[in-house]
Amino acid sequence: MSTIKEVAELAGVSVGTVSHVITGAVPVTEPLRKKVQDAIHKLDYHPNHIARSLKTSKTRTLGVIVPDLTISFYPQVIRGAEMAARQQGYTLISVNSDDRADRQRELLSLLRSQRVEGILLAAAAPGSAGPQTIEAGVPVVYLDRIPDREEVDTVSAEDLKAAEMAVQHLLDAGYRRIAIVTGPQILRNERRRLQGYREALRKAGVGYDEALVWEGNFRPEDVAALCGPRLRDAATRPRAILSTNGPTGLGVLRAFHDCGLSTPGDVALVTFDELTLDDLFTPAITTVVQPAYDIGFRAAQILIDRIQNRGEGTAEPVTLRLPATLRVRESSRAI
Amino acid sequence: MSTIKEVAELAGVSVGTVSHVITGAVPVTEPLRKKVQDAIHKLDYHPNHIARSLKTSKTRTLGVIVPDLTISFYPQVIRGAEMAARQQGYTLISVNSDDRADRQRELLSLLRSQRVEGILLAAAAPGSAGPQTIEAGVPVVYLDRIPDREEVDTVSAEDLKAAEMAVQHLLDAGYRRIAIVTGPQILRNERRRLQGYREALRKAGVGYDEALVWEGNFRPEDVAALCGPRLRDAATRPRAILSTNGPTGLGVLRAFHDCGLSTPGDVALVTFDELTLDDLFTPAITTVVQPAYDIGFRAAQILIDRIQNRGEGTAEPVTLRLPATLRVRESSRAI
DNA sequence: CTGTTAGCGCCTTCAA
DNA sequence: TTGAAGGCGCTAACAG
Repeated sequence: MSTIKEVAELAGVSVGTVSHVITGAVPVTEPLRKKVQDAIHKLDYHPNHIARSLKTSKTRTLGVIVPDLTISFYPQVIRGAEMAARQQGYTLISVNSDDRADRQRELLSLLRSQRVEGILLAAAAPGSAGPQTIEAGVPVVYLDRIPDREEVDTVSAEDLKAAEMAVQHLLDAGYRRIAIVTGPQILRNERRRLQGYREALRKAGVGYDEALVWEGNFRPEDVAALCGPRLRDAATRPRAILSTNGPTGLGVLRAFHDCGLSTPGDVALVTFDELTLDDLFTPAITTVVQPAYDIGFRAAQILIDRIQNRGEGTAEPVTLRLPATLRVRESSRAI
Repeated sequence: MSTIKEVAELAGVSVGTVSHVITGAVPVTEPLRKKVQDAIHKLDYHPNHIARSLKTSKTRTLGVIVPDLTISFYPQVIRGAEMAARQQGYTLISVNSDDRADRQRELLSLLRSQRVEGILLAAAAPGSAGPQTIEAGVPVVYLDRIPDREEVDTVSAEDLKAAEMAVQHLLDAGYRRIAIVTGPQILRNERRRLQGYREALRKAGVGYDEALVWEGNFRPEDVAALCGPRLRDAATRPRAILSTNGPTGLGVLRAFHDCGLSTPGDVALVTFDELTLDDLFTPAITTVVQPAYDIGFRAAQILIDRIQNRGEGTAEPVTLRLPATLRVRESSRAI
């Protein structure tokens, strides 16, 4: 790989002039500029970002850590973030934490070593890692998986309202005995969704029954195993279910399948996040669609803003909640 | 962010000693080592990869370019590649080309500027970009979307056999008039799949009908529009369809929906790539499952091998074809 | 406008 | 075993 020095030699100018041509910060006369461009082309020269970063201590790179890239919610978030980053001339590095705190710690350290200028973080389930990164001066914006601390920038769906809307919809459709299947309650967004459920019931004057709150995790098999026993008995099972995330929703469906139940006939279902790419399949599931792309996009914008206005003291933390939409389909048909 | 110099000062040693502790290349006596470790911890010091890379000209970073991260095949590939990379101490940067050649060119340049040591490339549809990267000495391994040139390392599914197997299955199930809906034939893997289709028909002594080869693209809407007119007339429509990728498969399904057709009753369907995350939905679609994770994993291994054995002249190009499996479901029920 | 030069933070000889 | 010094490629003063 050729260097700036080689370009300078071939063009018959100094390295400074070449640098000026590249950065455009200092004007260069046309004939010289052309000679430099030609040399760059001839040598297939690509400026070494590494060296540039070392000098300027700006990498123009953002990192994003997600629990699992194969959960369809996250690729969309990443696309959004990438788009926002690109618009501002930033690059995005994405990595998976496998939802493990230790792995997340490693990655945080790695990203810091890579000198990313900011980090988007969908925290691993056990939460808590991250504060020291902030203290060290690398801005972090939390996504989706939001910690309990107040003083951080966060972007997510309006979890409470979204869940409330979903339950309201079920109530409107005539369902009363509604269960909720959640992810780990250690996650704040999962707690907020549960709150939304309670809120909707409260407003409708429907009693809240602890026995209808089923706390699961992000493995569909586990969720299916959890739901199975509680669904078999027709006398005690709920008439409708809200599941608060995609993997959980799949688990519920599998439990239906295992128990020979159909939806909405036996049990109605509303789930967060699309389970299929489309509504071409049966049963068509009513879905709370989170604005995944926008969450990524806005989060990256906020992060870049933080990076660029670092000097200005500690501005207010941003708390952005984007509305989810309800896509009504067959699985919650009115009774 | 603290530097190696600060660590040295706090520990009361020279920077050289700190460096020795960090790299482990030169032995350091225990008491000194401990003092250094303490200082590192106290300062929350993270070695600056940038500076290290500049010095060693090794970034231990790989880049992967995919057309679209939201096509579910690619996240799996990336997970596999990430795993292989991690095992060897490499990091993976992933970026989207939007299936555009110009964007891909930019990204290739970007990755080179970032001094990634190797690139995994699922080429954008129009193909062709890439050679100059290879010439410049950054190894490239092609994935899934493979160029026509022979002298490059490539990893993909056994496209021909996979398609042949799918068609064979349809033939075994009693179908004869079988159409194929492909992606752009400019892509070699799409051509190979078409060849597999022809091969199966030939072996079975079933005539090949040009009118049953429908070339589409990766936008389901377009594919639906393409298929619609050819499906409406019961007299001329095929009795079964093979679609050679996920987006195409979705397009076919949408066309079924638009035309009021059901599968397998009216038209049987086999598609490459899972359309739903699971088989809980109806119609359950028979699927050719590509070993996406393995494709990523093996490709990254090959790439790292190339990087580490760069000296050894030009070893034979590796051509790795991994077998796909057929997951038989309802949509291809025997008649 | 153009050229010269001093580091950015680190690793790696090379001496001590 | 430890320390001192040079330089990786580049940018940003500064001098011409």
